[in-house]
Amino acid sequence: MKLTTRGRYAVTAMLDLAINGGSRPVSLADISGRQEISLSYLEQLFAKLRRGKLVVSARGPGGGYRLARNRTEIFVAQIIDAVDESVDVTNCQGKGNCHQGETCLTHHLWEDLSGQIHEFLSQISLGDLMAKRDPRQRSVRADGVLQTLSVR
Amino acid sequence: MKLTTRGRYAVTAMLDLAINGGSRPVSLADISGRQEISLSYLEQLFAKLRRGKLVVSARGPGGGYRLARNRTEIFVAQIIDAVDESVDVTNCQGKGNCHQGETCLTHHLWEDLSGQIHEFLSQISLGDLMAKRDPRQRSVRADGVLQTLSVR
DNA sequence: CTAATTCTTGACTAAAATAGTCAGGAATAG
DNA sequence: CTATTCCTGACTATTTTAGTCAAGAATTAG
Repeated sequence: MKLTTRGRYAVTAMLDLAINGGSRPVSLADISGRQEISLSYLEQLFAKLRRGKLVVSARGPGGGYRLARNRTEIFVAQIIDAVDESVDVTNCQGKGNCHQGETCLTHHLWEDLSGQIHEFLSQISLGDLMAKRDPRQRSVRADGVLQTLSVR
Repeated sequence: MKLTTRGRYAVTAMLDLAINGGSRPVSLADISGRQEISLSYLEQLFAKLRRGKLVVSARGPGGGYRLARNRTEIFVAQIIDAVDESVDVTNCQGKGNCHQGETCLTHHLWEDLSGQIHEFLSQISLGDLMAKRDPRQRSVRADGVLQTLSVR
């Protein structure tokens, strides 16, 4: 898991789409104008988002992009995964050349953490962000017993 | 909140310190050897970690670095904050030139998310990572009632 | 005291990633 | 037909990352 400005641009653009996309598609030119991201850069990002099946496109006048599914079914982790191909952290990937292990131990710990971050971002949908709700609190609340169990 | 390879290096190095640092300091040369990070780059990182009061140094033979406090009191977010000075996301910072707001709305939403990620990483200590425990599950368990409330 | 060790700092450089530009082409609505 | 919009690839500038080098300060071991 990596979290760079590029991922931020992608999430921002997708949020714009979720907010402004009603019945008709939203053009990249519109997003570019509102979010102050260069059109060509958006084109690169949306090529990846489309390959990631997060948006669908419509060409021609009145065309643009729309979310590929409901905003509650598109998660931040998916957006970041789509535009930020992940890096291989380990330097002994399967080659078995890490016997005395100190190195691989820490790398493994990092991968654990990275996985936790990924899981965390897999819980937050565009819909959650728009509703400004903490999705964790919501599911805890859904348990029915505890109201505001702070997940501290 | 940003999460780059530099932050990964810093967390890795701190983990190395937490694992290998017993009674005596750990030299950067040792960490460099084990984690395969260049010595000079480590020097840059530890200069920031020291300024962030996460490690203390000892010069001279037998010197090196040690954690500034217990491993359960050093959190991943602090490490990343120390080496990765955060960026200003908004493009209308206090200048009040964002009246019609679409831009600032999404930026605000991003900041919310960024804050949540930061809070999440503020819950995970080096000790947690070493114990490979999810600190959230632990604190929920500490509640006494629920055993394994998955924080889905 | 001396010498080796290790941190400390700053300037510099190479490599990679990021962000943006440009140009041409394909689909489609009106 | 024509304007709009996606689509693609090649290219470039900027920034960040990672690493190098060199000089110096503190400290310990002997």
